[in-house]
Amino acid sequence: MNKLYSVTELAAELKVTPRALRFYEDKGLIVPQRAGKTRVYTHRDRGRIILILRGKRLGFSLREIAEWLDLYDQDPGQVEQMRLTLSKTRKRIKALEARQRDLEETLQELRGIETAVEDFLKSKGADAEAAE
Amino acid sequence: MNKLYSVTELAAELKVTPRALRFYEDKGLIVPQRAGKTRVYTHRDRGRIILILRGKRLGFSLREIAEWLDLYDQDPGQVEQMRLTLSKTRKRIKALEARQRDLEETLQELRGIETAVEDFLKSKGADAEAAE
DNA sequence: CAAGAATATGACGTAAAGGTAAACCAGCCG
DNA sequence: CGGCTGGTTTACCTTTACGTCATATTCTTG
Repeated sequence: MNKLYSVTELAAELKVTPRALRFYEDKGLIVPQRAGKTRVYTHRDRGRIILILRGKRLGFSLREIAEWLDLYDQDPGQVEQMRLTLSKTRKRIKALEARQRDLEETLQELRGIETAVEDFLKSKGADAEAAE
Repeated sequence: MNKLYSVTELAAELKVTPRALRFYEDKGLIVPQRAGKTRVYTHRDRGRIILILRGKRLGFSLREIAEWLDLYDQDPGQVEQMRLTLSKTRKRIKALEARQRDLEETLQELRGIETAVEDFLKSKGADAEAAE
């Protein structure tokens, strides 16, 4: 199961462009191996890129993503190192929980609006369906 | 309770720069009144800006935010209009729920990492605390 | 071996979201 | 009245995250 990918292959699978992958590499977020000059991506690279893309969807910059990307990929080194990892992890959890609250609030408001509008339409005897 | 604000006042309260507020206006996200040439912001403007900022924290572009901002601010007009509002609202809810799943996954992974690292430190007889 | 097809590097372009600086008014204060 | 304080444009600058060539090289396949 240790598939290897070319840029275009992996890019296609993850629905990004090869340019994007090279860009992430430029920024140090991934370091694919090379066969000669040609980039070769492993399963691990793929995993990191998926994390990057999820981070982006959540609105983080590549710089921020770079900062916590390594958390996923620690081998137990020295105790001091692990302590740092722990604190970073906790900080990141806090940040994400804050976003979660933003999201929850927004969703609640929108659900409120949804039912209000539904009720309005129902009171008009209008079907809530239709309308693109 | 109908306080009015100047750019700098409101900007300070919301922790953004006046430039940002003018920029949002430029993009049509807010339309403060004017006293002569001077911008005057109402409570309603303030509310909209808070929504904008929350949207930004969730990683949406100003263009996207602009598209759903009016949902919060509909007066029941014609039935057709409301139907459209309903469908837009539902789309937006879907999008936010998707982000919620991203967030939930990420949090779960990080919590996994957190306890793993905690256990590692515990096994080393090291205190999980300390380390900035 | 000639002719694509895929990759690489490098340079330049671009859209979004402001920051920053310049030049100009209006109101107010001592 | 002179000068600050805060406001308004206009214009250009910056950073991020790629897109888009141009050019060179390497692979592969008839």
